[in-house]
Amino acid sequence: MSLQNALLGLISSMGPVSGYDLTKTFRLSMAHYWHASHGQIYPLLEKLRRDGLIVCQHVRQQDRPNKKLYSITPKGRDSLLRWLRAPRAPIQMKNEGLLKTRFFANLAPEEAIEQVRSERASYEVLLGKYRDLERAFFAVPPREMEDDALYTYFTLKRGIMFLRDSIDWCDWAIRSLQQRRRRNGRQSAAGSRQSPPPAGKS
Amino acid sequence: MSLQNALLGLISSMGPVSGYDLTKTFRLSMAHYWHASHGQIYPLLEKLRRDGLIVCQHVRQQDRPNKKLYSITPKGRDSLLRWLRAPRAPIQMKNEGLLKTRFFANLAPEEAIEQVRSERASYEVLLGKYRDLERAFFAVPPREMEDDALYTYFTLKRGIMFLRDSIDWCDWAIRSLQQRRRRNGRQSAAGSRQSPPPAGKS
DNA sequence: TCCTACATGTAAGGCGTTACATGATTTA
DNA sequence: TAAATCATGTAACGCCTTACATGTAGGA
Repeated sequence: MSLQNALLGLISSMGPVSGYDLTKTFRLSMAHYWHASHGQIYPLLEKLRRDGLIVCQHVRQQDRPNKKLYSITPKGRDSLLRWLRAPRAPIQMKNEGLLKTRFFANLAPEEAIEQVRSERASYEVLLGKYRDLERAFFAVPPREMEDDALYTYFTLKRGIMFLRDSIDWCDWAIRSLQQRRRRNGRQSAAGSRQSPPPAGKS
Repeated sequence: MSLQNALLGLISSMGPVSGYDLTKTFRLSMAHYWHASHGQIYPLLEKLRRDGLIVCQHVRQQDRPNKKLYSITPKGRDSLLRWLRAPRAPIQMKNEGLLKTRFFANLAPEEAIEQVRSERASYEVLLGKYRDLERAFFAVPPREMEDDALYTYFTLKRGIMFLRDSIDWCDWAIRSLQQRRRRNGRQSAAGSRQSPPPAGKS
């Protein structure tokens, strides 16, 4: 249901758009809040078209495969609005990296540290891409953005916050584990300090 | 596949444990990184037992329904370890609240603000629960925790950070929208300032 | 020459939600 | 008396991933 609404929303925002470009959008700028593969997107677009929520125009191209461009219909917009106005469901998130962290007691501390480091690296990569997007966005200052761009910018900022915090958290976890290892090495739990977690209002 | 590993991890951490308690754990302390319903958990536990990854003991109770307690086997632990050591998949998250935000340009600004406010409220509720958990955790200072508790504490801290940031982000978004509305009311885009997004190293 | 980007599609199988089903005890 | 907690299970249906399938053009 949510993917259907995500597609309706993107189509309404991106104008006539191909399944290929929709797929890319999920990968490039929505990774911190939604994802979908083309194997799911193409059949669903066809279903939305059959249901009259979107319409399709065929575009012939030379030098490239032909493509289909989808646009939203009034019926599609109604459906999108109903979803946007619906009371919000309780948060249900999935983050496999954190899930693994929960069970790192099953690994040697060195292995756990290595895993957290590798998680940190993957956040850095995505953060780099998001900062590039942000720079592109700032061709227009937020005050002069049209509504759709402003809300996109909101979600982008949330992604950047999230990734920055994830990196801070990884650093804190790594430091904690290293201190713990030193303590356990020295076999003394006395005078060592634990640094506070990042952004420590707690 | 990840739920299977989540169950193996929880069973290995919580000792002999019922499906009912596993279900509760997802709801109470893992909401920011995983979720599962009992309709999925009970059949999967039976499958894991058939596959020899866990074993089950039946416990008869008076005054309450009987229950089944599951424990991990060496084969189950092997499977868990393979997953923990496997290279990490690219992040794939789902957050319906942020997804809706992306499309709020379809609503009147007042409605959008109301939606963000309601999202903020749901984060507050969960944050309250997490802070309660944290207080319970602090019966033991982190330095003296055993490994499993320490990693659980790591994930709890990440949840608290996440919720705090989500709330900050909601507040920032609401302020931005209100300023914008005032500007558009006055029909002047000149001298108004945009406050920076929260924790603004950006 | 190999890889990536462009562009769309299908099929098998696994994952996941929701609702139905039961029933005792405790708390408001 | 109504609701929540404890406790487990199934069935229908829909969501989603992965791999297979095809083919051109341009860059390294």
